[in-house]
Amino acid sequence: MAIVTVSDALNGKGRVDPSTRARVAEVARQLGYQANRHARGLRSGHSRALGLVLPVRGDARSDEALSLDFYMRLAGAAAVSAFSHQQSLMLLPPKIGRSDLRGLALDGGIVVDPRHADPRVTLFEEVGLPVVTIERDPGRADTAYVACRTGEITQAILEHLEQQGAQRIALLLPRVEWAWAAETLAAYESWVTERGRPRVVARASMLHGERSAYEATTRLLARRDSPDAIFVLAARFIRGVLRGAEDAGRTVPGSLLIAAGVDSVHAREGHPPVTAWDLHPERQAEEAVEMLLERISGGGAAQPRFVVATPHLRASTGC
Amino acid sequence: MAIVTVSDALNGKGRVDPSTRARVAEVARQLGYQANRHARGLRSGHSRALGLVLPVRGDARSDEALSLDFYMRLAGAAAVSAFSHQQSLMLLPPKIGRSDLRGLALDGGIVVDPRHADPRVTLFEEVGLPVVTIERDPGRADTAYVACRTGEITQAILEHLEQQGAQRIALLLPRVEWAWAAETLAAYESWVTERGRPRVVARASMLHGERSAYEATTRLLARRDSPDAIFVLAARFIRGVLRGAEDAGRTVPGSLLIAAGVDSVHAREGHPPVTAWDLHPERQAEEAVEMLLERISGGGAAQPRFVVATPHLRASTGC
DNA sequence: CTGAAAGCGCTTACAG
DNA sequence: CTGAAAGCGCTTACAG
Repeated sequence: MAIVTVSDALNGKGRVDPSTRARVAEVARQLGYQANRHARGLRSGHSRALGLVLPVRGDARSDEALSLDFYMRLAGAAAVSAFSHQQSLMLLPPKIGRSDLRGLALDGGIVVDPRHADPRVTLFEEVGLPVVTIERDPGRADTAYVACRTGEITQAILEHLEQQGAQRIALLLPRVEWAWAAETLAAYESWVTERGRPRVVARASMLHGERSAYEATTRLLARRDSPDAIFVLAARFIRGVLRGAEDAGRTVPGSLLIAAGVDSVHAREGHPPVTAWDLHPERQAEEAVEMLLERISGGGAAQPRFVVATPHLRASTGC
Repeated sequence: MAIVTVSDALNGKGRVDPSTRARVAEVARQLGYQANRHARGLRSGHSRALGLVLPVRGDARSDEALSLDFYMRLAGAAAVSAFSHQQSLMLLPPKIGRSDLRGLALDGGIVVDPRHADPRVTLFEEVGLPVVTIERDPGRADTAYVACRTGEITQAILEHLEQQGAQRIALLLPRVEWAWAAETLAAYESWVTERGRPRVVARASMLHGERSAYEATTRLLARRDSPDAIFVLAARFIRGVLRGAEDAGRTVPGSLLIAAGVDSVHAREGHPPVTAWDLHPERQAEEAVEMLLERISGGGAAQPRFVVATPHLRASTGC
């Protein structure tokens, strides 16, 4: 039997007789044969390796570890998912250069939480590599992405808070250009407008998340017309909001409801535990891997894929 | 100029004249030339790729995200460190088979927090790949590893607690066969014996960390001769211990001191914040990468490398 | 110090 | 449906 036949049998090329293929597969299994990655890559021009770029962490040391359970779940699932498609997953450092990327021989990349016109997405494009982002890059129209339906989640959270008795719901947003933050704000604004509710929007910085959220909460609760519910967007704000409420003499959920737009350790282990929507980073990773593989094999249009978020109702909203 | 010369110049082989080398380097820079990874790998037999295996996560969904900031810091630093050595870092799924590993064309692997005679370490060895573990595999004598000096850390923590007034220090251990747990216990026992202090050891399970730690704490504090300090080993126990103390009517640090053997979100953001020792996962990752590269290039004996932990003194011990 | 040849192990493109 | 040849882009081993 010629080498070609073995190669084609193992790679599922149609030209091989089924019985030949079965025989080859059996022997390969017995011998534990695996095609040499480099030989295959050299000849075929693809690597079967995907790159994963996680968001750049803030400079503040104390801050960097704060929202990481989301990314850890995502990265782990991306590795498992890539392997199930016979691909490997390369973890890229947050700061990569163009020549780094060239030398890596990747087939494509996944960029998580891109900023506005994220330069790391540009890098992939310049090198001619397909790229998929998790969450939309607000500065780009044509990039393939996986995301949650932020508008629907926002509505669901607002309705839950209202159902639990909230009249004046404040929104606490991060000061970043992430798409989901902008979309949440838009959905919030149209919701309060439609219902004739007051619009109360506060901002906190991601870098000193807890402190900044604490200060924002303190300010919110000191107002004459202070809110009776806070919709917190970022995981790292939750502790600050809880402390702010406590120091302002508010009990949760007694005199203040709190809900979060993304689930996290902070929400689950809050004091009290905070109602939050699970964005399922595992599924986002799976979808991103599949979408990227489609793009690598020349697959068509960049239809975004959406992952459905599910609520975890907890004590902070009286559940 | 022959192709060989370019190759040798770029790879720092001694045979090339310095001026030739400089010329080659300059042109390569201008052209953004990077040697093809596959061609290089095929001929030279090495991949310049390292594998990273993080601990298998528990099955319980709520549990898996609990101690992840440590691993996230570690993984990020491993990627950066690998890249600084012109290596790439492959994130491996927790369950890899032998043939997976063969097909990956890795040069070596790092296994984090190996269990007793960890099968994933065995896998690397069977495939003939160098491996370094972060923390020692208690079931192996000869494996290269990076670790903290657990005995010294234990002593430092016990002394700090004593200095802050503790007389009866309990130790709360996980029920796992990790080396650091066993070493902490040994150091604790010799310390209490030397000083004639009572030996109070409790165990909690990693799977339902918070609940299990809560129950253990409740039991500890219900004893007639209940401890006035608890030394908590695992990050995920901290919340349970804090709740247990609160429900037992103990104020921290007023009537109970708490210190943790590893820093984490739980410690930093505890209520009150908990004194903890930072094991510097970033440095552990750097050391592991360097150690692995040494082993790959045939470097000598498997002398373990130690990373120095540093204390973060916080309110839970009256700081 | 530099070069010409061989070859790593596959897959592709061309024949039959 | 199967095969013989060429070649992917480097590095190694051998010459000079």
